Amino acid sequence: MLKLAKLTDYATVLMTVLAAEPSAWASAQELAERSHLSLATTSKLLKQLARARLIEAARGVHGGYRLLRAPNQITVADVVDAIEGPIAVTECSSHTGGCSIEGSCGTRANWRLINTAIRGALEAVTLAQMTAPLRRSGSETPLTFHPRPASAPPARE
Amino acid sequence: MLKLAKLTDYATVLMTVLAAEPSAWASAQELAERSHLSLATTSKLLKQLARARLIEAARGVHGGYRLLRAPNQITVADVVDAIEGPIAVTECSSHTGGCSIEGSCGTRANWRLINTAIRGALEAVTLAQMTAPLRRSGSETPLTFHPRPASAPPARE
DNA sequence: CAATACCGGACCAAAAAGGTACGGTATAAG
DNA sequence: CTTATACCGTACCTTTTTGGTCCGGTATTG
Ligand code: SF4
Ligand code: SF4
Repeated sequence: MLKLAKLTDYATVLMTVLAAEPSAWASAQELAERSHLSLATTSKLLKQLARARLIEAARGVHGGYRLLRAPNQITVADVVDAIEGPIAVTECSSHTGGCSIEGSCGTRANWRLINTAIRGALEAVTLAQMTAPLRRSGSETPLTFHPRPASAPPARE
Repeated sequence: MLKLAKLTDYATVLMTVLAAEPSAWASAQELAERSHLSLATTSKLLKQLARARLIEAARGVHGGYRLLRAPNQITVADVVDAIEGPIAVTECSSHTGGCSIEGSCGTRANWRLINTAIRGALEAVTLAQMTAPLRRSGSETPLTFHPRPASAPPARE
């Protein structure tokens, strides 16, 4: 399915919680409470995020985790990459050899373009935007996409 | 992970094969050969596509399958919907109740927007474009996206 | 009636995801 | 130097999903 893993989703939640107070240390325990996730799961995710160098960890009594970049310098794509690796919509869009009909597939090249488009959508959203509630009154909407501009006159009937 | 099921991918391949000769009947056997997929798998997928009313089926001696709309009237999103249901990037973006922290989740609304953006990208691509090889020389490129236009100055460092 | 070809669903094996647990190590306070 | 805090790495298991196949049934044609 075209769905991200639940854990990846949770990771973005954790990141937004962290983004609420950048530059402050917060323990896994505390983050678990603030995100309403189990401590074990929280821990696991934070470790992965730290290994991907999106957050930094500090051990010891007053240790914890902290963002390594400003919230508007971290994109959702970064988080997805950190937890589940590079986005690959089709089997062949990352490593080759995973698909039996790879040799005679006419859609491969176009899927690759779609893949890039989707990645672009995720790269266009920063943590800062995710924390911000979406403003309902018109102006200055934090999240907007116009993903069908140039060519591609699709015309779904 | 943010990947579509391999079967969904195969379904798009089948659809492009069908789109090569719209309005001509082709049996599952023949389509299996032309797509280099097993007959069993091909059959299964064609049945699902027929149930979703993207193709029509005819039984009997000279039966088979055929597109029900013109190739430029069928989008990749249609195919995905047919095989794996409505696109739902997060657990909560389709039906509610699948996520334990749904009550206190601050990212839910924004994920919904991202979901819409991704769906938009898939709706922007028609079967006609998928069959067409991508032209490398500049003009009249069949597939192009500009997925970060209006707001959102992300600036990944 | 007989050959073709789709229909519906059951079935199964393999892989992936979700979630948990545990022993280890660094830090800082007293 | 001892102790409590808190992260680290990894292994483990359970459940769900996916990929793939098979079979008995039914419609159509000639
Ligand atoms: S080769 Fe074609 S069928 Fe195989 S994974 Fe790539 S796009 Fe999908
Ligand atoms: S409620 Fe939040 S964490 Fe749960 S599925 Fe929706 S976006 Fe993800």
